[in-house]
Amino acid sequence: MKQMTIAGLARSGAVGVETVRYYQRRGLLAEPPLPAGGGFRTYGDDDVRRLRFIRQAQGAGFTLEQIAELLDLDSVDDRARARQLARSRIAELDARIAEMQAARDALQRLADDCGRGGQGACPILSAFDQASRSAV
Amino acid sequence: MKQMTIAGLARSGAVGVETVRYYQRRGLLAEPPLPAGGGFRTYGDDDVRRLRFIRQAQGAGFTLEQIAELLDLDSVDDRARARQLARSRIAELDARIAEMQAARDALQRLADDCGRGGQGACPILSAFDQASRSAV
DNA sequence: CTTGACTCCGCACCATGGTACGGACCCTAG
DNA sequence: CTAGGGTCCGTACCATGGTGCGGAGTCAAG
Repeated sequence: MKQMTIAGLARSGAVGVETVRYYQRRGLLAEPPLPAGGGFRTYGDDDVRRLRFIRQAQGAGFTLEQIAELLDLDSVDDRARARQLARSRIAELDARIAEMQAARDALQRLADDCGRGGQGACPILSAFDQASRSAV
Repeated sequence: MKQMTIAGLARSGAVGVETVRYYQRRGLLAEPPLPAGGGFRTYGDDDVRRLRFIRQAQGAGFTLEQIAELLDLDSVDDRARARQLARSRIAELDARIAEMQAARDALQRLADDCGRGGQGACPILSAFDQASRSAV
């Protein structure tokens, strides 16, 4: 549990100091009180974990508002609500993953088609047309 | 090939008229010339396909700038460049899909853990800790 | 005990992806 | 031929997720 100052926290989450401060303003990270006799705020492992969680969730496509909600789950003891929220996020993720898979497949098809001889343009629009026909 | 006016195009892509105009400003959609003798611009199936493509690609997490680049592939005849671009987008998508899968699994674990008896908070942070340990 | 790096704080600014608004024009139905 | 709804165009505004900046205070090494 080594203590650090805001720059250390930022480094440990691979973000800028300003970003940490922004998350604090948004209520995603706590802003510890200034030490009584003057000095700087200090942060510990909990803050590091929380910051890393935020970045992971963001990478997974959650908005900061949704992340705030998820973080609340950690401290709230309404398990039913937590489960429900988790499930709705899972459904959301499943939908986006499916979309991205379809796009991936379309691009793959495009790369393949562009590979097989022929001249002229690569038919990206038709590659995606196929994707929507098979997906929907 | 039925012609339509901008509102029809917008409807066919489930976006607002202003959004179509925004895509035109961004160069993602063409702005057909005004008819010589006065009147309104008309749009056809090509525009509809293009607009739908934009929405699909956006759903797959591409930025409008990347989408513009993808659309260029359709008309450009540099097949090598097209293939390369497609492949780099595929790699990008694979990474984001993996991230989203990890988040999905973490949320699933959370929902499960919250389900199995016990009281108190749901350990969402530790659910994600596990995700990063197994993923990295 | 000075110098340089870092903190604290507020406020301004930025990019992305739209959304809204107002006035002029056009087109069609009644 | 007039009323309504849609188009056209520029410009302004919005939310999200940051990024930068200036000035004052603080801390640690030399």
